[in-house]
Amino acid sequence: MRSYGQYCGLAKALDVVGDRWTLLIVRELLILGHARYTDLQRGLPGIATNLLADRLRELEEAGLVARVDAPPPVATALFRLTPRGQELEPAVVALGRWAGPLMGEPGADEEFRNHWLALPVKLFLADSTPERRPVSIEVRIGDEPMVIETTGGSLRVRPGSVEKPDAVVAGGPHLVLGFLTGRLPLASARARGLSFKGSLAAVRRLRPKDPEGTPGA
Amino acid sequence: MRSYGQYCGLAKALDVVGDRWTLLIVRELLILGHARYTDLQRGLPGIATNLLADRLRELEEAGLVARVDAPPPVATALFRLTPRGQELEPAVVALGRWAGPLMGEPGADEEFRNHWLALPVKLFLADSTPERRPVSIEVRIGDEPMVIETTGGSLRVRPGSVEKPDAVVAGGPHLVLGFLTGRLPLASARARGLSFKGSLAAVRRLRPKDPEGTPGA
DNA sequence: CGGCATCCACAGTGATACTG
DNA sequence: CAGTATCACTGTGGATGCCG
Repeated sequence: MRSYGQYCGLAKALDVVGDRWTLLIVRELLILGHARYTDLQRGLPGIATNLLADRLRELEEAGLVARVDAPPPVATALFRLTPRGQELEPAVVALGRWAGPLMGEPGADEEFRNHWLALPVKLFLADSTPERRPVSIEVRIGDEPMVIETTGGSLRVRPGSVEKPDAVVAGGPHLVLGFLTGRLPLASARARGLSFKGSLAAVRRLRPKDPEGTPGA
Repeated sequence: MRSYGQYCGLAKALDVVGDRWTLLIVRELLILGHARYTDLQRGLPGIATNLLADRLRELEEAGLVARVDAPPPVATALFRLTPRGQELEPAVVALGRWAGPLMGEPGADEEFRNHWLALPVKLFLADSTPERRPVSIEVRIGDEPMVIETTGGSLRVRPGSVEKPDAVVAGGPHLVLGFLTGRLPLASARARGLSFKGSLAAVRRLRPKDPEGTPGA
């Protein structure tokens, strides 16, 4: 990206991460931790492959991303964020929070990936009663299932399944997110197509975090 | 900007403010409150006039910027942020914080505007002893002087001068910022060209805010 | 198959000139 | 003052090809 040539923090930040796709690549790596080239492609529907290669090189040169060799069985290159790259999380989160009111009904042509849930869940939810036994909730939206697990106060979101989940939620991203965050009551979510089985108490444990900085909604 | 077409908060945010120059226009309006077209041009060195017009229209359509008629004496249009636009401040601030470590010696070809000081000052500094009488510090970096005033705990930065400032700081942006934030001791800042007159105690009152979220530095 | 490099059509950008 | 018009140029997106 062409530099703005301004001695100003915001301009300098945008010089580095202001390019199209760049922050979305950072998002993927924040969520996934480490990812192969094709994992990134899957998480960034619409990106041209040459652009992904370009951006990864630029991010590497800027010191935000590191390329590591995967352990023997895989034998392919992995990308992960450097500590400096991880420091972008507050900025990514702030932008995500700001977009809250924009997250209405998803358009028919809009892509969705299950693991994108990780950000809003970490953003808006926390375990309200960490002293009780851990619970796990299975979420089924698109391709493959995800599991939300309580781990001593905070939450973890990971791809995969679990043997005996305390609850199973399935439906469109809008419904699942609305229901999990408590914005949509179970009845109306169900009326709109949400499928829910299991313990409602388990979901009720996920309570909204400090709304500090949360716009509108 | 072409939409990413992803049902994800970050992507939605970037659909709206991810265009080149857009967040810098928001920065100007966050600092200035309201501004004329040409004020914006002055604060955005390098922007092409058609781009500024385009972006302002897009921001208006997105509901982040409002065009208001200036009061009688001026009789020109003013631009200001809507409440929804103001809500971008945390995100802008987060990006600015992240850029902290990038703010070294300014390049010879880098532009600087005095009022850009307002963001880092509000970001990093607070009045450590609000119970004492207010102080004012005049800052001279580039074109016109700025004044930093204590107003009951927080700080205000405004263009202009003051009759009897408690202190006057002059020099390059890097030196002034380093000195004000306490990173550079007076002696070394002076050795590098900073000019300082008046009460050192007045400057010492400006103490770093909570470093929460502050990277590296 | 994973990880790109190349090629091309086109939308977005930046500098300048011009206008109500 | 507040833009619009024009135009050369660059970055983007889509397709495809290459190589270990």
